[in-house]
Amino acid sequence: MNHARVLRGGARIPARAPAATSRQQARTDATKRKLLVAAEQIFARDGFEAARLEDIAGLAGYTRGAFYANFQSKEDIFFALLERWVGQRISEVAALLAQQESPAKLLRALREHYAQITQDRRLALLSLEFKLFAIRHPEAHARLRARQRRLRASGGDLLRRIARVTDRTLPVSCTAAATGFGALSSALSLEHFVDPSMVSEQEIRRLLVVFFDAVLGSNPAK
Amino acid sequence: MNHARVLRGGARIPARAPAATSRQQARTDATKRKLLVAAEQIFARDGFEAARLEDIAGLAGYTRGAFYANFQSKEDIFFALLERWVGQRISEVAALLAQQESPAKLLRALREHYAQITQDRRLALLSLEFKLFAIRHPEAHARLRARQRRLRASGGDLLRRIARVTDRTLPVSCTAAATGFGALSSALSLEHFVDPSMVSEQEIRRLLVVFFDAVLGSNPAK
DNA sequence: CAGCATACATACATGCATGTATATTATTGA
DNA sequence: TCAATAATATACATGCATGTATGTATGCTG
Repeated sequence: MNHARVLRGGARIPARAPAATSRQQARTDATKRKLLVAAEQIFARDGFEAARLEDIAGLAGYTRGAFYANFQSKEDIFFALLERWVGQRISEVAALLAQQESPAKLLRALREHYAQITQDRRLALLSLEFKLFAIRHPEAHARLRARQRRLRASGGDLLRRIARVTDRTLPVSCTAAATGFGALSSALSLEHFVDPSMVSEQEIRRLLVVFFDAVLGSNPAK
Repeated sequence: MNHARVLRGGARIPARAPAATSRQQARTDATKRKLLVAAEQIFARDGFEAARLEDIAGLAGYTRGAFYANFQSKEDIFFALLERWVGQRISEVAALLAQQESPAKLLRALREHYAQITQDRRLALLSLEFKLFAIRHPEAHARLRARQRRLRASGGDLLRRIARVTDRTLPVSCTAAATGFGALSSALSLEHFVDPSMVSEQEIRRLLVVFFDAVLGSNPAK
């Protein structure tokens, strides 16, 4: 189904033109970004397999020519997207970690962070696509897993810090707890997309709070 | 991408041959079953889009000829599979409901039921495929949703009964709670498939128990 | 056992998305 | 402004999965 070159990918290096053309460089960077943004939409909408490169290029305002000038294949842009995406998410968590707030506030902020996932359809579907791709493409598994791991680690760090400061003991490892929060959020939002009458947004929030408190909350001192 | 006839589907009626050939009928039923079982595997392994009819037929021990003799298209067998699948799951829950056990035992049994989802990779991935298909194919959305709703309702009924007997008040509706359990189970197992080092099976169990108890457990009397 | 229907296989036609090679347009530097 | 090069578009080739039409063998009925 997929050949070994899946793992290749990467940026196209223009032979040997150091910084001669920093103007055109900016231009290609811009179209690359546009293509990535479009890909985000299309992959979330159609899934990796059903997504057509023409749709991606089209949404970005180009044709497939521009696509192949900037990426090597569908997998290539998929990985580039993952890279970008993990970076964004990590910096979000890092921002939370940076602000030296009280543990209680941090906790609320973290809960909000996961609750937000619920709101963003694109986000939820995209992260699902990444996971499914990892499961179904053994050659790419390690690569994808590494990225996801970095992401989870950042969430886990935040939890670890909260746990230490407030002197709590979690029933599972911090990364597992972070994984659990992410899992519940995205899965609930998925259910909501399929059938809002099964779980309202209010109920999603309430379930998240309940889960949060159960994992983190109620054992202030060991 | 997909045309309106997606909604068609259904069984092939042999013109007008009442029960003349109940022997051959049994045979076709058998191959139909084999094809469905194979489809279950392939859809779970590759996803709906990437799944090839040839693989399904091949795994069942046939060629595409047999497939098209029994089903009209990939969507057709997909829906047939959903039908079968929902039926099976509902009867499982019904079995739980039937045995007139103590509420405590019922509760444990229900928790086990959801914990089992965690174990069965095929199950988790298949149900995901159904949901994703529903989200991405508006024409088929209603049909899929109806089936999923029946399934959730059966879980909700069980919860409702437990809640009534033990006189508890849930923080959300019974169906929402059932949805939450299902969501957490399958999402955690998905994470485990992607990267077992993020959440061990033990941790999955523990998180499920924590969630279960938080939603159902600790308010014996309102 | 003759004739027919059923179950499945084989072979072919079609469509469509990918990828590649070439042409066209924009941008830079002199 | 003109060459040169980069960025994107267009046109074409290929592969592959679907779907259909036809062939073949097996089982049923008189």
